[in-house]
Amino acid sequence: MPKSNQASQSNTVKTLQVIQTEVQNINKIALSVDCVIFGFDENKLKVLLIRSDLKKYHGKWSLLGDLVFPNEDLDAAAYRILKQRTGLSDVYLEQVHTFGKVSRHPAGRVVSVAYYSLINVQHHKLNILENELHWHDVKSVNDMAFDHQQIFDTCLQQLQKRVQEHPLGFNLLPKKFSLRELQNLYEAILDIKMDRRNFRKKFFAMDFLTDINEMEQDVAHRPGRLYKFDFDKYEKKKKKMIGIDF
Amino acid sequence: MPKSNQASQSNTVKTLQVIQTEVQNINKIALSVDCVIFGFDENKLKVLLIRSDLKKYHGKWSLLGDLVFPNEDLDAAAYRILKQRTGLSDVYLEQVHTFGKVSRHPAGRVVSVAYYSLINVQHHKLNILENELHWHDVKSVNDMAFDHQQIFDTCLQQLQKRVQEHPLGFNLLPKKFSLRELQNLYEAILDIKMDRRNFRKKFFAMDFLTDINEMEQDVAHRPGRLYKFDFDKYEKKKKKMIGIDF
DNA sequence: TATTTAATGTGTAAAATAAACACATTAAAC
DNA sequence: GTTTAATGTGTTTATTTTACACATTAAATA
Repeated sequence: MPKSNQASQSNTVKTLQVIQTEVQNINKIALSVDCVIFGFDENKLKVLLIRSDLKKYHGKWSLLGDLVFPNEDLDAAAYRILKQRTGLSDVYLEQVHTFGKVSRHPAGRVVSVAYYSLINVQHHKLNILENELHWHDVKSVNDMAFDHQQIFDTCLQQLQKRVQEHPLGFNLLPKKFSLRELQNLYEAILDIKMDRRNFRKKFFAMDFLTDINEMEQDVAHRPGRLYKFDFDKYEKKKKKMIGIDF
Repeated sequence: MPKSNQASQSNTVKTLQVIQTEVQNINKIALSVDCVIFGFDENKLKVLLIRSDLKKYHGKWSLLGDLVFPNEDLDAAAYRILKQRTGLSDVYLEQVHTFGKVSRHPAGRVVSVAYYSLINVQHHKLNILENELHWHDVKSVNDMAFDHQQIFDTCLQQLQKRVQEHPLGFNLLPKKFSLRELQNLYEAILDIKMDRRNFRKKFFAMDFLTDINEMEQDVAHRPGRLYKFDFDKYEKKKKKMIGIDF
Protein backbone atom coordinates (compact mmCIF):
# COMPACT_ATOMS: atom_id res chain seq x y z
CA MET A 1 0.00 0.00 0.00
CA PRO A 2 2.29 2.80 -1.11
CA LYS A 3 0.37 5.88 -0.05
CA SER A 4 2.38 9.07 -0.16
CA ASN A 5 0.77 11.09 2.54
CA GLN A 6 2.63 14.36 2.37
CA ALA A 7 -0.13 16.79 1.54
CA SER A 8 1.10 20.01 -0.01
CA GLN A 9 1.39 22.54 2.75
CA SER A 10 0.32 25.41 0.50
CA ASN A 11 -2.98 24.71 2.15
CA THR A 12 -3.66 28.32 3.02
CA VAL A 13 -7.09 29.52 2.05
CA LYS A 14 -7.02 32.23 -0.55
CA THR A 15 -8.45 35.65 0.25
CA LEU A 16 -11.06 37.20 -1.99
CA GLN A 17 -8.43 39.64 -3.22
CA VAL A 18 -6.09 36.88 -4.28
CA ILE A 19 -8.88 35.08 -6.07
CA GLN A 20 -9.99 38.25 -7.81
CA THR A 21 -6.48 38.90 -9.01
CA GLU A 22 -6.22 35.41 -10.39
CA VAL A 23 -9.63 35.59 -12.00
CA GLN A 24 -8.94 38.92 -13.60
CA ASN A 25 -5.35 38.70 -14.63
CA ILE A 26 -4.14 35.17 -14.96
CA ASN A 27 -5.42 31.65 -15.31
CA LYS A 28 -8.03 32.57 -17.87
CA ILE A 29 -8.91 30.08 -20.55
CA ALA A 30 -11.01 30.16 -23.69
CA LEU A 31 -14.26 28.28 -23.13
CA SER A 32 -16.41 26.91 -25.92
CA VAL A 33 -19.66 25.03 -26.34
CA ASP A 34 -20.04 22.21 -28.85
CA CYS A 35 -23.52 20.96 -29.71
CA VAL A 36 -24.40 17.51 -30.97
CA ILE A 37 -27.69 18.30 -32.68
CA PHE A 38 -29.76 15.17 -33.21
CA GLY A 39 -32.64 14.84 -35.65
CA PHE A 40 -34.80 11.98 -36.91
CA ASP A 41 -35.59 11.58 -40.58
CA GLU A 42 -36.28 8.68 -42.94
CA ASN A 43 -36.34 6.43 -39.89
CA LYS A 44 -32.74 7.21 -39.16
CA LEU A 45 -31.08 9.10 -36.35
CA LYS A 46 -29.21 12.06 -37.83
CA VAL A 47 -26.71 14.58 -36.56
CA LEU A 48 -26.15 18.09 -37.91
CA LEU A 49 -22.50 18.74 -38.78
CA ILE A 50 -20.52 21.54 -40.37
CA ARG A 51 -17.55 21.22 -42.68
CA SER A 52 -14.31 22.21 -41.00
CA ASP A 53 -12.43 24.91 -42.89
CA LEU A 54 -9.19 24.51 -41.03
CA LYS A 55 -6.45 23.22 -43.32
CA LYS A 56 -5.36 20.67 -40.79
CA TYR A 57 -8.83 19.16 -40.84
CA HIS A 58 -9.67 19.71 -44.48
CA GLY A 59 -12.75 17.83 -45.55
CA LYS A 60 -13.56 16.62 -42.08
CA TRP A 61 -16.80 17.36 -40.32
CA SER A 62 -17.15 19.02 -36.99
CA LEU A 63 -19.77 19.82 -34.41
CA LEU A 64 -21.46 23.17 -34.17
CA GLY A 65 -19.80 25.27 -31.56
CA ASP A 66 -18.55 28.67 -30.57
CA LEU A 67 -16.73 30.42 -27.77
CA VAL A 68 -18.67 31.41 -24.69
CA PHE A 69 -18.77 35.18 -24.11
CA PRO A 70 -17.49 36.43 -20.76
CA ASN A 71 -20.89 37.94 -19.96
CA GLU A 72 -22.97 35.01 -21.17
CA ASP A 73 -24.37 32.13 -19.14
CA LEU A 74 -23.04 28.78 -20.28
CA ASP A 75 -26.47 27.40 -21.15
CA ALA A 76 -27.26 30.61 -23.00
CA ALA A 77 -24.26 30.07 -25.23
CA ALA A 78 -25.58 26.63 -26.16
CA TYR A 79 -29.01 28.06 -26.96
CA ARG A 80 -27.40 30.82 -29.01
CA ILE A 81 -25.57 28.29 -31.17
CA LEU A 82 -28.76 26.34 -31.75
CA LYS A 83 -30.69 29.46 -32.64
CA GLN A 84 -27.99 30.56 -35.06
CA ARG A 85 -27.72 27.21 -36.79
CA THR A 86 -31.28 25.94 -36.85
CA GLY A 87 -33.43 29.01 -36.24
CA LEU A 88 -35.18 27.13 -33.46
CA SER A 89 -35.67 28.49 -29.96
CA ASP A 90 -37.53 25.95 -27.87
CA VAL A 91 -35.13 23.11 -28.10
CA TYR A 92 -34.42 20.20 -25.81
CA LEU A 93 -30.85 20.67 -24.64
CA GLU A 94 -28.73 18.78 -22.17
CA GLN A 95 -25.18 19.25 -20.98
CA VAL A 96 -23.10 16.09 -21.19
CA HIS A 97 -19.43 16.54 -20.43
CA THR A 98 -16.59 19.03 -20.48
CA PHE A 99 -13.49 18.25 -22.50
CA GLY A 100 -10.39 19.95 -21.19
CA LYS A 101 -7.18 18.44 -22.46
CA VAL A 102 -4.57 21.15 -22.99
CA SER A 103 -3.87 20.24 -26.58
CA ARG A 104 -7.32 19.30 -27.78
CA HIS A 105 -7.75 22.31 -30.12
CA PRO A 106 -5.31 23.58 -32.76
CA ALA A 107 -6.09 27.23 -32.04
CA GLY A 108 -4.75 27.08 -28.50
CA ARG A 109 -6.13 26.19 -25.10
CA VAL A 110 -9.87 25.80 -25.48
CA VAL A 111 -11.95 23.90 -22.96
CA SER A 112 -15.22 22.77 -24.49
CA VAL A 113 -18.52 21.96 -22.84
CA ALA A 114 -20.51 19.42 -24.86
CA TYR A 115 -24.29 19.52 -25.13
CA TYR A 116 -26.67 17.44 -27.14
CA SER A 117 -29.98 18.70 -28.42
CA LEU A 118 -33.01 17.03 -29.95
CA ILE A 119 -34.93 18.80 -32.66
CA ASN A 120 -37.75 18.04 -35.02
CA VAL A 121 -36.15 18.10 -38.45
CA GLN A 122 -39.41 19.24 -40.08
CA HIS A 123 -39.30 22.48 -38.12
CA HIS A 124 -36.05 23.85 -39.40
CA LYS A 125 -35.33 22.32 -42.77
CA LEU A 126 -35.09 25.66 -44.55
CA ASN A 127 -32.27 26.97 -42.44
CA ILE A 128 -29.44 24.79 -43.62
CA LEU A 129 -26.84 26.50 -45.76
CA GLU A 130 -26.38 23.64 -48.12
CA ASN A 131 -22.67 23.43 -48.61
CA GLU A 132 -21.61 23.91 -45.05
CA LEU A 133 -24.21 22.18 -42.92
CA HIS A 134 -25.34 18.65 -43.45
CA TRP A 135 -27.46 16.04 -41.72
CA HIS A 136 -25.46 12.85 -41.32
CA ASP A 137 -26.71 9.41 -40.46
CA VAL A 138 -25.16 8.80 -37.05
CA LYS A 139 -24.03 5.36 -38.21
CA SER A 140 -21.76 6.91 -40.83
CA VAL A 141 -20.13 9.45 -38.54
CA ASN A 142 -16.45 8.77 -38.03
CA ASP A 143 -13.16 10.55 -38.35
CA MET A 144 -14.33 14.00 -37.32
CA ALA A 145 -12.14 17.04 -36.77
CA PHE A 146 -10.32 17.77 -33.48
CA ASP A 147 -11.62 15.56 -30.69
CA HIS A 148 -15.15 15.88 -32.02
CA GLN A 149 -15.46 12.15 -32.66
CA GLN A 150 -14.97 11.54 -28.97
CA ILE A 151 -17.44 14.26 -28.06
CA PHE A 152 -19.98 12.87 -30.49
CA ASP A 153 -19.56 9.31 -29.19
CA THR A 154 -19.98 10.48 -25.61
CA CYS A 155 -23.15 12.40 -26.45
CA LEU A 156 -24.68 9.54 -28.41
CA GLN A 157 -24.06 7.17 -25.52
CA GLN A 158 -25.61 9.65 -23.14
CA LEU A 159 -28.67 9.97 -25.37
CA GLN A 160 -29.02 6.20 -25.58
CA LYS A 161 -28.94 5.95 -21.83
CA ARG A 162 -31.23 8.88 -21.14
CA VAL A 163 -33.87 7.88 -23.64
CA GLN A 164 -34.38 4.66 -21.69
CA GLU A 165 -35.00 6.57 -18.47
CA HIS A 166 -36.92 9.62 -19.60
CA PRO A 167 -39.32 10.42 -22.44
CA LEU A 168 -36.99 12.60 -24.48
CA GLY A 169 -37.72 10.98 -27.78
CA PHE A 170 -40.85 12.98 -28.41
CA ASN A 171 -38.71 16.03 -29.07
CA LEU A 172 -37.55 14.35 -32.26
CA LEU A 173 -41.05 13.59 -33.57
CA PRO A 174 -43.92 15.67 -34.94
CA LYS A 175 -46.61 16.58 -32.40
CA LYS A 176 -48.83 13.83 -33.78
CA PHE A 177 -47.23 10.47 -34.36
CA SER A 178 -48.12 6.82 -34.77
CA LEU A 179 -46.82 4.09 -32.53
CA ARG A 180 -44.85 2.73 -35.46
CA GLU A 181 -43.06 6.07 -35.81
CA LEU A 182 -42.33 6.06 -32.10
CA GLN A 183 -40.94 2.55 -32.23
CA ASN A 184 -38.86 3.34 -35.32
CA LEU A 185 -37.38 6.24 -33.37
CA TYR A 186 -36.41 4.09 -30.40
CA GLU A 187 -35.00 1.44 -32.67
CA ALA A 188 -32.93 4.07 -34.49
CA ILE A 189 -31.58 5.67 -31.33
CA LEU A 190 -30.74 2.40 -29.60
CA ASP A 191 -29.80 0.56 -32.79
CA ILE A 192 -31.83 -2.48 -31.83
CA LYS A 193 -35.02 -4.22 -32.94
CA MET A 194 -37.94 -4.34 -30.54
CA ASP A 195 -41.02 -6.50 -30.28
CA ARG A 196 -43.97 -4.54 -31.58
CA ARG A 197 -46.57 -5.87 -29.14
CA ASN A 198 -44.39 -5.44 -26.09
CA PHE A 199 -43.43 -1.96 -27.19
CA ARG A 200 -47.09 -0.93 -27.44
CA LYS A 201 -47.98 -2.57 -24.16
CA LYS A 202 -45.17 -0.73 -22.42
CA PHE A 203 -46.06 2.69 -23.72
CA PHE A 204 -49.78 2.30 -23.10
CA ALA A 205 -49.02 1.18 -19.56
CA MET A 206 -47.03 4.39 -18.99
CA ASP A 207 -50.22 6.20 -19.75
CA PHE A 208 -48.97 9.49 -21.10
CA LEU A 209 -49.86 8.97 -24.74
CA THR A 210 -53.12 10.66 -25.69
CA ASP A 211 -55.14 9.06 -28.46
CA ILE A 212 -56.25 12.02 -30.56
CA ASN A 213 -58.70 9.97 -32.67
CA GLU A 214 -56.97 10.68 -35.92
CA MET A 215 -55.43 8.27 -38.37
CA GLU A 216 -52.33 8.39 -40.49
CA GLN A 217 -52.87 9.84 -43.98
CA ASP A 218 -51.39 8.78 -47.29
CA VAL A 219 -49.89 5.52 -46.23
CA ALA A 220 -50.08 2.58 -48.63
CA HIS A 221 -51.51 0.24 -46.03
CA ARG A 222 -53.83 0.22 -43.11
CA PRO A 223 -53.32 3.57 -41.36
CA GLY A 224 -52.37 3.65 -37.71
CA ARG A 225 -53.87 5.77 -34.96
CA LEU A 226 -52.13 9.02 -34.07
CA TYR A 227 -51.12 10.02 -30.55
CA LYS A 228 -49.58 12.96 -28.82
CA PHE A 229 -47.35 13.08 -25.77
CA ASP A 230 -49.19 14.44 -22.72
CA PHE A 231 -46.47 16.42 -21.01
CA ASP A 232 -48.61 17.48 -18.02
CA LYS A 233 -49.65 13.93 -17.32
CA TYR A 234 -46.03 12.86 -17.40
CA GLU A 235 -44.95 15.59 -15.00
CA LYS A 236 -47.65 14.58 -12.51
CA LYS A 237 -46.73 10.94 -12.81
CA LYS A 238 -43.05 11.72 -12.41
CA LYS A 239 -43.60 13.32 -9.02
CA LYS A 240 -45.13 10.11 -7.68
CA MET A 241 -42.30 7.91 -8.84
CA ILE A 242 -39.32 6.83 -6.81
CA GLY A 243 -36.97 5.35 -9.36
CA ILE A 244 -35.60 6.71 -12.54
CA ASP A 245 -37.39 4.53 -15.04
CA PHE A 246 -40.41 5.86 -16.82
CA MET B 1 -46.63 27.02 -33.24
CA PRO B 2 -44.70 30.30 -33.16
CA LYS B 3 -41.40 29.32 -34.68
CA SER B 4 -39.20 32.27 -35.57
CA ASN B 5 -37.17 30.88 -38.41
CA GLN B 6 -34.79 33.68 -39.24
CA ALA B 7 -31.44 32.11 -38.53
CA SER B 8 -28.72 34.63 -37.91
CA GLN B 9 -26.90 35.12 -41.17
CA SER B 10 -23.56 35.58 -39.44
CA ASN B 11 -23.23 31.98 -40.39
CA THR B 12 -19.80 32.37 -41.90
CA VAL B 13 -17.30 29.83 -40.75
CA LYS B 14 -14.47 31.33 -38.78
CA THR B 15 -10.93 31.02 -40.07
CA LEU B 16 -8.22 29.61 -37.87
CA GLN B 17 -6.77 33.10 -37.58
CA VAL B 18 -10.02 34.54 -36.31
CA ILE B 19 -10.38 31.75 -33.78
CA GLN B 20 -6.80 32.15 -32.63
CA THR B 21 -7.34 35.85 -32.11
CA GLU B 22 -10.44 35.20 -30.07
CA VAL B 23 -8.78 32.48 -28.06
CA GLN B 24 -5.72 34.57 -27.32
CA ASN B 25 -7.11 38.02 -26.77
CA ILE B 26 -10.76 38.01 -25.86
CA ASN B 27 -13.44 35.70 -24.61
CA LYS B 28 -11.29 34.17 -21.95
CA ILE B 29 -12.85 33.06 -18.72
CA ALA B 30 -11.56 31.83 -15.40
CA LEU B 31 -12.14 28.10 -15.08
CA SER B 32 -12.20 26.24 -11.79
CA VAL B 33 -12.66 22.72 -10.52
CA ASP B 34 -14.76 21.94 -7.45
CA CYS B 35 -14.50 18.51 -5.85
CA VAL B 36 -17.14 16.80 -3.80
CA ILE B 37 -14.96 14.42 -1.81
CA PHE B 38 -16.99 11.58 -0.35
CA GLY B 39 -15.88 9.36 2.47
CA PHE B 40 -17.51 6.67 4.62
CA ASP B 41 -17.05 6.59 8.35
CA GLU B 42 -19.11 5.45 11.35
CA ASN B 43 -21.60 3.99 8.90
CA LYS B 44 -22.34 7.41 7.50
CA LEU B 45 -21.61 8.96 4.14
CA LYS B 46 -19.40 11.99 4.67
CA VAL B 47 -18.18 14.87 2.56
CA LEU B 48 -14.99 16.85 3.06
CA LEU B 49 -15.63 20.60 3.24
CA ILE B 50 -13.57 23.69 3.92
CA ARG B 51 -14.63 26.79 5.79
CA SER B 52 -15.15 29.76 3.52
CA ASP B 53 -13.11 32.79 4.51
CA LEU B 54 -14.94 35.24 2.32
CA LYS B 55 -16.82 37.81 4.41
CA LYS B 56 -19.92 37.41 2.34
CA TYR B 57 -20.03 33.73 3.19
CA HIS B 58 -18.68 33.91 6.72
CA GLY B 59 -19.11 30.67 8.58
CA LYS B 60 -20.42 28.79 5.59
CA TRP B 61 -18.80 25.69 4.20
CA SER B 62 -17.62 25.24 0.68
CA LEU B 63 -16.25 22.55 -1.60
CA LEU B 64 -12.59 22.09 -2.29
CA GLY B 65 -11.64 23.78 -5.50
CA ASP B 66 -9.14 25.87 -7.34
CA LEU B 67 -8.60 27.54 -10.67
CA VAL B 68 -7.40 25.45 -13.59
CA PHE B 69 -4.02 26.51 -14.92
CA PRO B 70 -3.81 27.40 -18.60
CA ASN B 71 -1.28 24.63 -19.21
CA GLU B 72 -3.00 21.99 -17.13
CA ASP B 73 -5.43 19.31 -18.28
CA LEU B 74 -8.84 19.63 -16.67
CA ASP B 75 -8.70 16.20 -15.04
CA ALA B 76 -5.19 16.95 -13.83
CA ALA B 77 -6.49 19.99 -11.98
CA ALA B 78 -9.02 17.82 -10.18
CA TYR B 79 -6.32 15.31 -9.20
CA ARG B 80 -4.10 18.16 -8.03
CA ILE B 81 -6.79 19.43 -5.69
CA LEU B 82 -7.33 15.98 -4.25
CA LYS B 83 -3.63 15.45 -3.74
CA GLN B 84 -3.27 18.81 -2.02
CA ARG B 85 -6.19 18.29 0.31
CA THR B 86 -6.04 14.62 1.13
CA GLY B 87 -2.52 13.56 0.24
CA LEU B 88 -3.98 10.72 -1.82
CA SER B 89 -3.03 10.02 -5.40
CA ASP B 90 -4.94 6.99 -6.64
CA VAL B 91 -8.43 8.27 -6.18
CA TYR B 92 -11.71 7.45 -7.89
CA LEU B 93 -12.76 10.62 -9.63
CA GLU B 94 -15.62 11.40 -11.95
CA GLN B 95 -16.68 14.57 -13.70
CA VAL B 96 -20.32 15.44 -13.15
CA HIS B 97 -21.40 18.81 -14.49
CA THR B 98 -20.15 22.27 -15.37
CA PHE B 99 -21.72 25.26 -13.71
CA GLY B 100 -21.52 28.41 -15.78
CA LYS B 101 -23.91 31.12 -14.69
CA VAL B 102 -22.31 34.53 -15.11
CA SER B 103 -22.88 35.63 -11.55
CA ARG B 104 -22.29 32.41 -9.70
CA HIS B 105 -19.05 33.52 -8.01
CA PRO B 106 -18.40 36.73 -6.07
CA ALA B 107 -14.86 37.10 -7.42
CA GLY B 108 -16.02 37.54 -10.99
CA ARG B 109 -16.81 35.26 -13.89
CA VAL B 110 -15.72 31.78 -12.93
CA VAL B 111 -17.04 28.70 -14.65
CA SER B 112 -16.65 25.63 -12.49
CA VAL B 113 -16.40 21.99 -13.44
CA ALA B 114 -17.70 19.73 -10.67
CA TYR B 115 -16.16 16.35 -9.88
CA TYR B 116 -16.90 13.90 -7.15
CA SER B 117 -14.35 11.57 -5.69
CA LEU B 118 -14.53 8.55 -3.44
CA ILE B 119 -11.82 7.97 -0.89
CA ASN B 120 -11.13 5.64 1.96
CA VAL B 121 -11.18 7.84 5.03
CA GLN B 122 -8.71 5.61 6.87
CA HIS B 123 -6.05 6.37 4.28
CA HIS B 124 -5.82 10.08 4.76
CA LYS B 125 -7.01 10.94 8.24
CA LEU B 126 -3.77 12.66 9.21
CA ASN B 127 -3.93 15.23 6.49
CA ILE B 128 -6.80 17.36 7.69
CA LEU B 129 -5.89 20.77 9.02
CA GLU B 130 -8.33 20.70 11.84
CA ASN B 131 -9.86 24.12 11.80
CA GLU B 132 -10.32 24.50 8.10
CA LEU B 133 -11.25 21.09 6.77
CA HIS B 134 -13.99 18.97 8.19
CA TRP B 135 -15.85 15.79 7.38
CA HIS B 136 -19.58 16.44 7.35
CA ASP B 137 -22.38 13.95 7.42
CA VAL B 138 -24.00 14.44 4.02
CA LYS B 139 -27.41 14.54 5.69
CA SER B 140 -26.49 17.70 7.56
CA VAL B 141 -25.07 19.58 4.59
CA ASN B 142 -27.13 22.62 3.72
CA ASP B 143 -26.66 26.31 3.18
CA MET B 144 -23.22 26.18 1.63
CA ALA B 145 -21.31 29.11 0.16
CA PHE B 146 -21.80 30.31 -3.44
CA ASP B 147 -23.74 27.78 -5.49
CA HIS B 148 -21.95 24.94 -3.76
CA GLN B 149 -25.14 23.53 -2.32
CA GLN B 150 -26.43 22.98 -5.84
CA ILE B 151 -23.13 21.46 -6.93
CA PHE B 152 -23.13 19.16 -3.93
CA ASP B 153 -26.74 18.07 -4.50
CA THR B 154 -26.00 17.32 -8.14
CA CYS B 155 -22.96 15.26 -7.28
CA LEU B 156 -24.73 13.29 -4.57
CA GLN B 157 -27.55 12.44 -6.95
CA GLN B 158 -25.02 11.37 -9.55
CA LEU B 159 -23.28 9.16 -7.01
CA GLN B 160 -26.58 7.58 -5.97
CA LYS B 161 -27.38 6.78 -9.57
CA ARG B 162 -23.92 5.53 -10.51
CA VAL B 163 -23.50 3.30 -7.50
CA GLN B 164 -26.53 1.33 -8.64
CA GLU B 165 -25.03 0.75 -12.05
CA HIS B 166 -21.35 0.25 -11.32
CA PRO B 167 -19.33 -1.05 -8.40
CA LEU B 168 -17.88 2.24 -7.22
CA GLY B 169 -18.63 1.72 -3.58
CA PHE B 170 -15.53 -0.33 -2.91
CA ASN B 171 -13.45 2.81 -3.25
CA LEU B 172 -14.97 3.99 0.03
CA LEU B 173 -14.18 0.82 1.97
CA PRO B 174 -11.01 -0.79 3.27
CA LYS B 175 -9.54 -3.48 1.03
CA LYS B 176 -11.02 -6.14 3.29
CA PHE B 177 -14.62 -5.71 4.32
CA SER B 178 -17.54 -7.71 5.60
CA LEU B 179 -20.87 -7.94 3.82
CA ARG B 180 -22.45 -5.98 6.64
CA GLU B 181 -20.02 -3.10 6.00
CA LEU B 182 -20.82 -3.26 2.32
CA GLN B 183 -24.54 -3.17 2.97
CA ASN B 184 -24.16 -0.33 5.47
CA LEU B 185 -22.33 1.61 2.77
CA TYR B 186 -25.07 1.12 0.21
CA GLU B 187 -27.72 2.01 2.75
CA ALA B 188 -25.83 5.18 3.65
CA ILE B 189 -25.31 6.28 0.07
CA LEU B 190 -28.85 5.57 -1.05
CA ASP B 191 -30.45 6.48 2.29
CA ILE B 192 -32.63 3.36 2.30
CA LYS B 193 -32.86 0.07 4.18
CA MET B 194 -32.21 -3.15 2.30
CA ASP B 195 -33.06 -6.76 2.95
CA ARG B 196 -29.99 -8.52 4.23
CA ARG B 197 -30.56 -11.88 2.57
CA ASN B 198 -31.41 -10.40 -0.81
CA PHE B 199 -28.42 -8.08 -0.61
CA ARG B 200 -26.08 -11.02 -0.03
CA LYS B 201 -27.71 -13.10 -2.72
CA LYS B 202 -27.33 -10.26 -5.20
CA PHE B 203 -23.66 -9.60 -4.52
CA PHE B 204 -22.71 -13.27 -4.49
CA ALA B 205 -24.49 -13.72 -7.80
CA MET B 206 -22.41 -10.92 -9.31
CA ASP B 207 -19.41 -13.05 -8.48
CA PHE B 208 -16.69 -10.49 -8.04
CA LEU B 209 -16.33 -10.71 -4.29
CA THR B 210 -13.43 -12.90 -3.25
CA ASP B 211 -13.74 -14.69 0.06
CA ILE B 212 -10.31 -14.24 1.65
CA ASN B 213 -10.97 -16.74 4.49
CA GLU B 214 -10.50 -14.20 7.22
CA MET B 215 -12.94 -13.07 9.86
CA GLU B 216 -13.69 -9.75 11.46
CA GLN B 217 -11.69 -9.00 14.60
CA ASP B 218 -12.72 -7.28 17.80
CA VAL B 219 -16.45 -7.27 17.24
CA ALA B 220 -18.74 -7.91 20.17
CA HIS B 221 -20.72 -10.58 18.39
CA ARG B 222 -20.27 -13.38 15.90
CA PRO B 223 -17.62 -12.14 13.45
CA GLY B 224 -18.42 -12.04 9.75
CA ARG B 225 -16.31 -13.27 6.87
CA LEU B 226 -14.11 -10.75 5.06
CA TYR B 227 -14.11 -10.25 1.30
CA LYS B 228 -12.23 -8.18 -1.23
CA PHE B 229 -13.40 -6.77 -4.53
CA ASP B 230 -11.89 -8.62 -7.49
CA PHE B 231 -11.34 -5.83 -9.96
CA ASP B 232 -9.99 -8.06 -12.76
CA LYS B 233 -12.95 -10.39 -12.54
CA TYR B 234 -15.29 -7.42 -12.75
CA GLU B 235 -13.53 -6.02 -15.82
CA LYS B 236 -13.79 -9.36 -17.61
CA LYS B 237 -17.41 -9.71 -16.69
CA LYS B 238 -18.17 -6.15 -17.79
CA LYS B 239 -16.99 -6.86 -21.32
CA LYS B 240 -19.53 -9.63 -21.71
CA MET B 241 -22.45 -7.53 -20.52
CA ILE B 242 -24.83 -5.61 -22.71
CA GLY B 243 -26.76 -3.44 -20.26
CA ILE B 244 -25.60 -1.01 -17.68
CA ASP B 245 -26.52 -2.89 -14.53
CA PHE B 246 -23.87 -4.80 -12.72
C1' DT C 1 -64.87 -4.44 -58.10
C1' DA C 2 -62.04 -8.27 -56.60
C1' DT C 3 -57.46 -9.28 -55.20
C1' DT C 4 -53.06 -8.22 -53.44
C1' DT C 5 -50.16 -5.76 -50.34
C1' DA C 6 -48.25 -4.08 -46.19
C1' DA C 7 -49.08 -2.56 -42.48
C1' DT C 8 -52.17 -2.22 -37.77
C1' DG C 9 -54.33 -4.06 -33.55
C1' DT C 10 -54.70 -7.38 -30.08
C1' DG C 11 -53.63 -11.43 -25.52
C1' DT C 12 -51.53 -15.16 -23.23
C1' DA C 13 -48.10 -18.25 -21.57
C1' DA C 14 -43.30 -18.94 -20.06
C1' DA C 15 -39.13 -17.21 -18.12
C1' DA C 16 -36.49 -14.23 -15.41
C1' DT C 17 -36.05 -11.09 -11.78
C1' DA C 18 -37.19 -8.95 -7.39
C1' DA C 19 -39.33 -9.03 -2.87
C1' DA C 20 -40.84 -10.98 1.43
C1' DC C 21 -39.76 -13.58 5.13
C1' DA C 22 -37.48 -16.99 10.12
C1' DC C 23 -34.38 -19.61 12.58
C1' DA C 24 -30.18 -21.98 13.99
C1' DT C 25 -25.28 -20.53 14.79
C1' DT C 26 -21.34 -18.12 16.62
C1' DA C 27 -17.96 -15.44 19.50
C1' DA C 28 -17.62 -11.97 22.87
C1' DA C 29 -19.29 -9.81 27.11
C1' DC C 30 -21.02 -10.35 31.33
C1' DG D 1 -23.03 -20.67 31.73
C1' DT D 2 -26.07 -17.33 30.13
C1' DT D 3 -26.99 -13.33 27.53
C1' DT D 4 -26.22 -10.48 23.59
C1' DA D 5 -25.92 -9.08 18.94
C1' DA D 6 -24.73 -10.12 15.17
C1' DT D 7 -23.86 -13.85 10.97
C1' DG D 8 -25.26 -17.37 7.57
C1' DT D 9 -28.61 -19.62 4.95
C1' DG D 10 -33.57 -21.05 1.03
C1' DT D 11 -38.01 -20.94 -0.39
C1' DT D 12 -42.19 -18.94 -1.78
C1' DT D 13 -44.68 -15.26 -3.95
C1' DA D 14 -45.23 -11.30 -6.78
C1' DT D 15 -43.70 -8.58 -10.51
C1' DT D 16 -41.57 -7.72 -14.77
C1' DT D 17 -39.92 -9.10 -19.14
C1' DT D 18 -39.91 -11.87 -23.10
C1' DA D 19 -41.67 -14.70 -26.86
C1' DC D 20 -44.97 -15.44 -30.07
C1' DA D 21 -49.65 -15.62 -34.35
C1' DC D 22 -53.67 -14.20 -36.64
C1' DA D 23 -57.64 -11.42 -38.06
C1' DT D 24 -58.30 -6.58 -39.77
C1' DT D 25 -57.87 -2.50 -42.56
C1' DA D 26 -57.20 0.92 -46.40
C1' DA D 27 -54.68 1.75 -50.46
C1' DA D 28 -52.85 0.07 -54.77
C1' DT D 29 -53.34 -2.75 -58.43
C1' DA D 30 -55.19 -5.92 -61.72
